[in-house]
Amino acid sequence: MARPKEFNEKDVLEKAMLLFWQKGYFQASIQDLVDTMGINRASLYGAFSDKHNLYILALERYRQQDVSQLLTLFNRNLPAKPFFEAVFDNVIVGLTDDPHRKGCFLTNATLEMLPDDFEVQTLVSTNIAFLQEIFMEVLNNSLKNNELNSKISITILADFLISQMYGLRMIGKAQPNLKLLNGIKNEALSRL
Amino acid sequence: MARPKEFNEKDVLEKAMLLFWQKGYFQASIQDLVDTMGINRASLYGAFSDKHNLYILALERYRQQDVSQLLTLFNRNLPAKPFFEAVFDNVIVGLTDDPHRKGCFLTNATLEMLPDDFEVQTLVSTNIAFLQEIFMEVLNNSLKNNELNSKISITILADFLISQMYGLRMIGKAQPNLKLLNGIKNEALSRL
DNA sequence: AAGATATTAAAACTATCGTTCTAAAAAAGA
DNA sequence: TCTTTTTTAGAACGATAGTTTTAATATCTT
Repeated sequence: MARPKEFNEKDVLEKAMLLFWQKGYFQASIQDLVDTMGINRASLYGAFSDKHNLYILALERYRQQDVSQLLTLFNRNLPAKPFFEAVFDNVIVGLTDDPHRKGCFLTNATLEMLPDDFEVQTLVSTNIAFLQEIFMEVLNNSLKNNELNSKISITILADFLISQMYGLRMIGKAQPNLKLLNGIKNEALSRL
Repeated sequence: MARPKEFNEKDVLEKAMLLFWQKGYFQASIQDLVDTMGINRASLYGAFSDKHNLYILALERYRQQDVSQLLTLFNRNLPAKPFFEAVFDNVIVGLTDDPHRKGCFLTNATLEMLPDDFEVQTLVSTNIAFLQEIFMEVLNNSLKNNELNSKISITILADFLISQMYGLRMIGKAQPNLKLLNGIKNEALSRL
């Protein structure tokens, strides 16, 4: 057998993820990645093929973390209102607590790479479909228990909440102001 | 006096604007700009100093057009609900009717350039403040005439509507689906 | 028509891009 | 210990980035 890798693949992918998240695809150069990940250029290409493939892997990793965070919250079986309050609070904290103001990696990727990048398109669409599923499940459960004010279509309400989440992220990138974002959150949740 | 320019500065700026809008700042190269604008490299630098300055001018031009469109609508003195319906419809048409799926240039610029680019930050903040002003004016007028359902703070309602607008733009970039976007719009406007 | 001026096209500049290659070093199994 | 394999560091690749320069051209005023 041969010499083993000196680096842990997940560790360096995590570092690449943070860099792409902060700088975006085109502003993050291979040199930046080599420096940040702490591995050799050849090792980078050996392990991750090329820059774009590394980017997709990093974005997938980000999404996985996002998904598992949401699933943890979902498994607490909260009624709709506290559930969405917690979801939005997570978003707001992410936006206001980060000195780098990275925002949401998936949102950044959507605006930077679409409509040209097919793989990013797939990832983003999958993510939205997943959010829709979770949100509708929560809303339907609350509907059954008569915890819901609204008589609106659950589907549309779920879409609305997703849209509102992205709106918050957008405003939060431009003006990461806690009071502003909380006001928007409360107004959005007043419909539940 | 000397030889006059062979190109109209506003015409070529418009072309640069469309290119930056479609490709973003980093993906649009000087060569792309030269080809699209139909002028020489030297002329480009002579007239617009450098790439970043050209980008800012293009973004400002885009904002101007956005602003004047909104002001036209504002001057019709509509009640809040039809006013915002028209605003949102404009956004949705822009998203679903464009084969290039450019989205909103200001939104693209926000996610691509912030928080590093001070001039873009200023432009974006100015734009949000402007929207806030217009939206609040409309809401206050409707409040006076008792055309408004809600007793919520006008300020927060305005922020909410701005956020919702950006949410639509984000979703529309990912999934430019008319039915989906109209559903979100209706849900967002249901409180007015 | 002559001179002044700012245009134009295109080459040239340095820097960096993403990627590949070369060669030495290191670690495992035989 | 020797072979095999895969690491490593770093040079090298061609292409393109943004910008500047060179030199010729075209238009205006006098």
